[in-house]
Amino acid sequence: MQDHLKIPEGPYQPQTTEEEVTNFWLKNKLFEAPSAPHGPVFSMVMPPPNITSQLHLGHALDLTLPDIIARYKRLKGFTVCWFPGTDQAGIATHNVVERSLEKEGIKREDIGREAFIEKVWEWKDTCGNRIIEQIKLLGISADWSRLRFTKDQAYEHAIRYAFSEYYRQGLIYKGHRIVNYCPRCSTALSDIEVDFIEENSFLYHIKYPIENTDDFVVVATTRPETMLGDTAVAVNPTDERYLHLIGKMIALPLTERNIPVIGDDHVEKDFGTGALKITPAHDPADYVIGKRHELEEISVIDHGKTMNKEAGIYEGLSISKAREAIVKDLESKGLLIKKEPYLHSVGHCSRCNKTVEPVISEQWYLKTKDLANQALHEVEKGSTRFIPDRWVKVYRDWMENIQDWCISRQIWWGVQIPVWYCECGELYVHADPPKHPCPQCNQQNWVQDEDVLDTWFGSALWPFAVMGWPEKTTDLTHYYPSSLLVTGFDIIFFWVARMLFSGIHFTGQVPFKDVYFHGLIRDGQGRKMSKSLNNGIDPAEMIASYGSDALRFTLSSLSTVHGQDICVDPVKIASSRNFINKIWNASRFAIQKITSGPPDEEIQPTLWDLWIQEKWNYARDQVCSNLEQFKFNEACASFYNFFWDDFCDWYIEISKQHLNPSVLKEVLGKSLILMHPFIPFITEKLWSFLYPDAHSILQSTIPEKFHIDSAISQKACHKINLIQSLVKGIRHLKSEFNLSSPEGIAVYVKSKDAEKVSLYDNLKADILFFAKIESLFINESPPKHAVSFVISSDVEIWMPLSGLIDIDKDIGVKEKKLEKLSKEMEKINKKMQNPNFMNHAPEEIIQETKDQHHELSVQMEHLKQRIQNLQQMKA
RNA sequence: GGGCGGAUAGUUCAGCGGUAGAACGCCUCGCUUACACCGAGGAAGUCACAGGUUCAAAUCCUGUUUCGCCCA
Repeated sequence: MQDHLKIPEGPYQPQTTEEEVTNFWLKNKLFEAPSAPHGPVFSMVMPPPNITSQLHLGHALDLTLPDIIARYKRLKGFTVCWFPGTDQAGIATHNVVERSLEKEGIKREDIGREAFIEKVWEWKDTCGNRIIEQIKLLGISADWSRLRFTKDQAYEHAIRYAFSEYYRQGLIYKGHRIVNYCPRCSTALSDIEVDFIEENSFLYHIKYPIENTDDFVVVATTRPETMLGDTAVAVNPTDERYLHLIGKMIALPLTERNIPVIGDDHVEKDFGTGALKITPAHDPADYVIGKRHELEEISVIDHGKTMNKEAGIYEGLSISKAREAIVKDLESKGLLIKKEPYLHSVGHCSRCNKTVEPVISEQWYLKTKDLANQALHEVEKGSTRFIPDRWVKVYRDWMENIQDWCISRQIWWGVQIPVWYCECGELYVHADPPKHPCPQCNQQNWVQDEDVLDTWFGSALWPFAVMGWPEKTTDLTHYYPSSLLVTGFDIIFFWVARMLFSGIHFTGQVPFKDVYFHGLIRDGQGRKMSKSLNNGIDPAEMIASYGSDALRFTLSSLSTVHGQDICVDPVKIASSRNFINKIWNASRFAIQKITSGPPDEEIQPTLWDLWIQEKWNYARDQVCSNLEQFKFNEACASFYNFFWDDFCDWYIEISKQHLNPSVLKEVLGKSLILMHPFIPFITEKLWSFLYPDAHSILQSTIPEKFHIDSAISQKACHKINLIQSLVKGIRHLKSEFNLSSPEGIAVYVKSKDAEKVSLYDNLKADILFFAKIESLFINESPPKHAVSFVISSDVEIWMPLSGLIDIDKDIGVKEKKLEKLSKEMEKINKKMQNPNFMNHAPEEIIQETKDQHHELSVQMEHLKQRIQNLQQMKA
């Protein structure tokens, strides 16, 4: 990076720096991984964003967290390879393009399949690349030279290859059965693409006459229009009300058909009237009962939309119109007994939210039972670790109850199913189209299956298809299985589970070793972000106003190992921005000091120098160990506290008094590296100011700890603590009596501890500086006219006041303090009077308690004495 | 109906066996040789409730209330 030697005056402007730093990284290809790595390897695949999506906070989180890990691993000496990409996102993309065409008054049928797909590609070229550019704004250090799209030629080939392999192994078959169908998207869906939502509706009670009698049975249904397709009425065989009817025939109203009454255990006696109309072609539960009793399946609704010719006079009506008409007709025949309000859950298309219709149709299915079993086994034995591990249970439940996966979709955008049909009935299933004539009839008229594959079928191959599978590539050798996947728990079934079973099936290895599931993004009040609430936060906007580092710091400092949901509020991002600004200003000041200071000669380290090195050592361990455990929040807190509270408030301050340029420089540099994974832009920029001739901070390593004798550093820390509590005591007293300027303020400190006395004496100048007072008298008698403060059992201070002391106020303050101490004392007394505690608690704890007891009792004694003195003065 | 997660300072959340923490907000001071996107000080909590385990419980166990989410 270019080195302006002068750092611009604050406040820090992230926009220009971040753009400049991004360009620097990309131009120098610093995120690119070698094809032949040396040393330890760390690899990841990026959850590919949908090409139609714009960057939202979910992506930002999904990408920032693994980026932190990636950068950390690089600094730890790993060869990091992170495979980025985008996803074709079948129905979602299909819908978006369809809707944009509709705005122009064009239906996709008008232009045909090929032209429509052409339109989607246009969309991809304009919008699909936008998301990648937005991701780069976040500083995501993925290897952009390895960017993949799930409709790249090679990737499509991998998908077709997977299909043909599954087929060859007998795991894919074509089945004729009931399936969820979305009439709006006009395609079949898999079970998990249907969301069940409670809806207010009606339960219709309808009289079904028993053939040739006056008897009847009443059925209750929420969907009267499906009665035209009824092929039985089922009752529970133990239900005495209906026992006599089993085997009888019903004259199905509004039709010419007669249907039997059957007995089936699965009918709930308590539900509705206890008699269930059975429509195998339009209800999944009825379908199962129908199969059991070999009932006819009569479809009366086509494409989940319109009544067909089986519906007789209702043919051509929409579902709702047909319902109206049928209810009216039943009413006029006196067959409708009642219509009662009813709350039930209705399946909705997870993509377009329209009500789905169960329809019978022919679809392709993947047999999942064995695949799931194996994938479950691998997770249970720990080949892949879930963090947090409670998700294993959710995964297990799903894997154990998994149904065959409907993988065909009746849309145009996607990977067309690699099955070719010949007129003679011959099938050809292969990754590539047939080049040969039909082996049966020698014709060359192959026609490809019209359907496309469920987009998740292809996504399931992501961890190895991005590396070039099924070719035996060097990437696969070096980078598979990947080390870590970071994603949201909401796609554990859609994606994670399917990647696991596909990966194990095709590569014989789990696709990733760790999966960290983060929480979902919510707004400042913990509500889901939604268009209707208009509470969404646009990350691009946040980056524009606060900077990417601030956004990244916000997200990571809210991410716990438990993967709790994350409430994001612009206020929080602003507060992160303040921290970034603090780093900027402190660093600028420090760098100025370092470069303008005396030449780097051997300076005897002060207590402060030793102390800050020890503090840094501690922060380093904390950051690393927290990060290794996915405690992003704690890692952030570790360096935040170190940098702001220790480095800025004390060390930089004291460097104004006596400067140790080499320690200041080293601590700052090491801190920048430590913080770099979280806030990469500002740390890179400051690094270039601190070390103008050096390489990128990306090419550094996490620094070793300062080598200092631990006995010496412990002692230094202890001494600095003593100084700090003295300073804090003085500041407190000053503040309590509204004294601000140092002029004329003297403080008397008294202690019997010789070590402390000499420490205070030696660091007197530092104390004056930090406490902003004019003079400090050690173990001299304070004047009578002074306020006092107890710092610890053997340190007490007095501060003479020029004006009159507000004795009452002072007594008040002291009494309050005394009260606080008494409460603590009470607790400690209780403990110490408990013989069980004294007998059972560990030695250390008992000693600690005793020390506390001593400390408190002496402090209280001092306080009482001061209060007494004050009262005497008053009298 | 089954499962999972939450309930801690005004707010959003950490902490998950040894004296209650952060950020923001609030109150008092302060333009002191980087920073007002700042500095110094301060107020603020029966850790939802009830039992239990333990010398010791916000933390572990059981139950209750309540709010989310997932599955059926």
